[in-house]
Amino acid sequence: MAGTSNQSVGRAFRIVDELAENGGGSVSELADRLEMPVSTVHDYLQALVETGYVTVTDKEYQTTTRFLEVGHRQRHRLEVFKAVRDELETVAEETGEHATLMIEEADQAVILTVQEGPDAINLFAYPGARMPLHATAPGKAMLAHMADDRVDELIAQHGLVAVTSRTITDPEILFEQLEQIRRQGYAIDEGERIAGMVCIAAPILDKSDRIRGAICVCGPQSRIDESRRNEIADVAKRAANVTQVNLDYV
Amino acid sequence: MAGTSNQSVGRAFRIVDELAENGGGSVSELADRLEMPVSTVHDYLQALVETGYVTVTDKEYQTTTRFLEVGHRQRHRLEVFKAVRDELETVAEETGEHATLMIEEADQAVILTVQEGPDAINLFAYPGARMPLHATAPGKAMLAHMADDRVDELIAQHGLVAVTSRTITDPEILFEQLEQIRRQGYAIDEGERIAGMVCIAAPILDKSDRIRGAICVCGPQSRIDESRRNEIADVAKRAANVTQVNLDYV
DNA sequence: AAAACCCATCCGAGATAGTCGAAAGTTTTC
DNA sequence: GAAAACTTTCGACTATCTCGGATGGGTTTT
Repeated sequence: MAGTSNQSVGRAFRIVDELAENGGGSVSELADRLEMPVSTVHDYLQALVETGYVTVTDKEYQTTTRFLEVGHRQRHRLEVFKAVRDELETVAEETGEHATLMIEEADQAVILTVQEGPDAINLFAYPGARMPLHATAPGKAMLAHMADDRVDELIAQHGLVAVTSRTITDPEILFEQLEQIRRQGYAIDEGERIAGMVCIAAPILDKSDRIRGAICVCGPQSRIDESRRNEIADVAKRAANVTQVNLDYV
Repeated sequence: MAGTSNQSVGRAFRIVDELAENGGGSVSELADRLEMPVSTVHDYLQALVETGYVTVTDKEYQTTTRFLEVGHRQRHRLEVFKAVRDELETVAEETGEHATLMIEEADQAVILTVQEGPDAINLFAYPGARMPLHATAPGKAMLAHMADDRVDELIAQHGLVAVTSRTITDPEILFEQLEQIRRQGYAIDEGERIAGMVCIAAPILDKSDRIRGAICVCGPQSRIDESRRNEIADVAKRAANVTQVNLDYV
């Protein structure tokens, strides 16, 4: 296999991942979790501290705000991000639910921005959160506007992993839904990623019909009943449309 | 000097820095800028892509949303961040200006959150943005609540670099101001970091009087005239106080 | 209060694996 | 359609990463 790439780089980021996941740790703790020799982990942590991406306070290693910085800079350069402007806020206000902007990256759906409704912090929704495309409304909205063979390829490569009991795992059903999404102009997910959650998402296309992202509204099933779905879908579609216009305008 | 630390880790992050700075690049472009052999840069980029922290599309390498994710996770674990809750929003609304939450990290002032007022995007204010402590109101507010010898040490180590023509470069004047800040309960900066900008900041202390951060309000000199300064300072002080209470409560 | 223990840090020899020149392959330019 | 520019592959050399073990500080146990 890959005998090529740089081992040190891989290990450094494995450590970063671990730090991010479990919120810091000590040398031996990390060595334990990563199953690496203590002295090796120590060496890496020292190197990471030198880069400024990790700090150590009282033998506790932590990631620094450098990640925030790099992340925000990247986000500011993304055209979709600039194009939504405050449409998301409007969506959150109008629906009273969480509104998120999502894009596709590395075959996954990723949250770029979260605009909170009246609710508290949602553990599952934060900038950078990733999830399978087929298990979310925004993911399906984006799939619906990719070439069919690209979708086939994705299925072949990653499969249709079940995230909850309601996740779509049958390619045939998925394709049916994609067809429907194209007709309706929006996608819906009922507990396919998080049990009890309903998400409604509208795709953002550019002038050459390339999919650029999706605007998604999420809330508990109890609050998003049949009667509100059309209304929410309309709000999302409108916001997606405005974004699209801004996008082409840039 | 440091003959120890891992060279590869350092180089990997130098490349990341470069990507973040100039918004991506090609192999040769980066090799040029970093003065590294093309093949070496190529190797690193490949390794970085494998980690998922960098992507390549059409020979353009870019940082990914992984940085956003790691950054946001870290931020969510910071107590000050949780403690401000929506005080910042209140501050922005009440003053009609930018409000930021800042902390000290690696001897610098770093923005954690930006709450925008009616204004557009401020190029200088984004989460993760770093600046010298002595050249900003929040920085001075934090310095005012550090031990004097810590401040001496900082000056010895980094000096009092001038960011604008109005930046404080004389230690004596700085110490005078710190004294005044402690008396007044807030710090002010008039064009010391950005010409034409006035910032007013209140320190956030925990129950053991350790400095944890600062709440800062910034706006153009023309809009923040003498008469409004007390009012703004009061708003910032109140928000800092509420934050402090939340902090001790956690 | 001594001993045992845990953990971070240092050290250095050995060998893996990073490095980079050069060549091959690919895309763009003129 | 040739040349230029750039990316990617290859491979040998050896720089440098690796990690067992020693060191020492700090804390808990007996």
